Amino acid sequence: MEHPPFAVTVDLVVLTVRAGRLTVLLVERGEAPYAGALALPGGFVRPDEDLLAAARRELREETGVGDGVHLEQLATYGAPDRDPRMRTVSVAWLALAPDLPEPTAGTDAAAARFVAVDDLDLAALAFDHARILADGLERARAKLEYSPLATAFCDEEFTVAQLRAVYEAVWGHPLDPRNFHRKVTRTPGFLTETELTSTADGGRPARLYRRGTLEVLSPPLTRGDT
Amino acid sequence: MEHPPFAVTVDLVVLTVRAGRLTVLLVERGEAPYAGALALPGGFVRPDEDLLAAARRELREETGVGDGVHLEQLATYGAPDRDPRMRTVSVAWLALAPDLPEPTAGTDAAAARFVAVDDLDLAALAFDHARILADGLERARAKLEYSPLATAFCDEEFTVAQLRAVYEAVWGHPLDPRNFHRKVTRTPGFLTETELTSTADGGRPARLYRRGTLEVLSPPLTRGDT
DNA sequence: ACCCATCTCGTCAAGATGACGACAACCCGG
DNA sequence: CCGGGTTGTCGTCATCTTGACGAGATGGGT
Repeated sequence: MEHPPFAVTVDLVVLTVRAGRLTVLLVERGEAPYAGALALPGGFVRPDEDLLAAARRELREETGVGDGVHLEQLATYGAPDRDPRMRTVSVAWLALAPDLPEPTAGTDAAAARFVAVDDLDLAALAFDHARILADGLERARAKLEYSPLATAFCDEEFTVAQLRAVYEAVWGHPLDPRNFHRKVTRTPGFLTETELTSTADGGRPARLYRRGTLEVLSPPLTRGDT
Repeated sequence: MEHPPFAVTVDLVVLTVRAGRLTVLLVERGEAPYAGALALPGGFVRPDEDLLAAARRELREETGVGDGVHLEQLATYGAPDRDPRMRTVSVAWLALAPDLPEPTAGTDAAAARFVAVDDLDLAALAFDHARILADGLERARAKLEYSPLATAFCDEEFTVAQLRAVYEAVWGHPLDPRNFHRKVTRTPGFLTETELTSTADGGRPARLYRRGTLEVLSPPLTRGDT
């Protein structure tokens, strides 16, 4: 029984919503292969490091933010030819974050930036990262339906309209404000009402909420409502 | 940039329904560590083998059946101490199969057998396989809600009652035959009606169906209906 | 003051759900 | 051959949810 050596990496699909658009964190590769191309941030797992710990470390290195960001395993990619240099298996992770400051912190990937997914030419991504990103987007879209995960894109306190903007950005189409409001506020455990506050986005001040304790929405929100 | 060597394995959670009970394929370990304990079937990924190909190869080695069985990636487990012999990363796969013949085909894991999950002492499983199995079960239970995947447990042609038995076995509680029948037959694309046939399970013959083309159920079946 | 934008609640028809009655179609034993 | 047991299929009905949309509430700007 042989156990041939593999290199194991983590790759991150870091999504956030900026200015109403779903964006993903990408780095510009400085070295071959795919020098100059855009790629997902990531790196090698260290010899005594847990996979989740490696993902969180890379996340912190790239964004400066570590805890408080939702992070879940996405899938693992290990086609024999996915990296021309060596046999590599990559464990991909999906991170959902509130609007983050533009990454600048001096790291190995200084050229990290957020790109709106609509503006992105998937085919231009390095390695098999187009596939990984597509899987991450689909996972995010699906999870908004049956989990309260959209709150991971919001700050600690947020309005129903801000939450709705997340859904609209991720799903790519508008939702009815009144029906959305009814759905999220009348689903027990989805939101916790902040008695006091409210803020102004132009019109009548809105009540602020925090995420509730609910983990699974049933019945789910439907991606198709108008 | 170092890339320390890891051993990469695949582990399989093979589920099937026998005699109305959800069962999982387990092997009895012959060697240390965990000699004599039950474990999920699995093995090392070969140097030039795709991960999916490795999973399907192991599936065939253990069950004698390869194609036609639903196989999807579950998650990847890579805690540094999960295998005391070496640093191992395991990509787990979930397989859903119709009732299979008892595995006997001479392989390295001659002691493979199906065990009803209710009868199983999770803590007795080797390595972190209890966790993997739990994740696989939860995945299977969840997927039955929003996908027509229950058909993967059935033969090519099956009755509504057989399909319902799958749901009842996986979810662990009975469903109303009439409401279930309405739901699955009136959801376009879920089932394809076989004009001709029918069979006998004791009472009135039932129409036979094949799986339809539908991939996602919306609205989903709810795990909680009586 | 007035207008305007946004938030929040209400109404209403259409459809889905859960509970359950009723009949249909087959097997079996007498 | 006939009636009971068993299982499959359809129908009904109250209730809940959904999608569409009206309308008042509550702030800022001019």
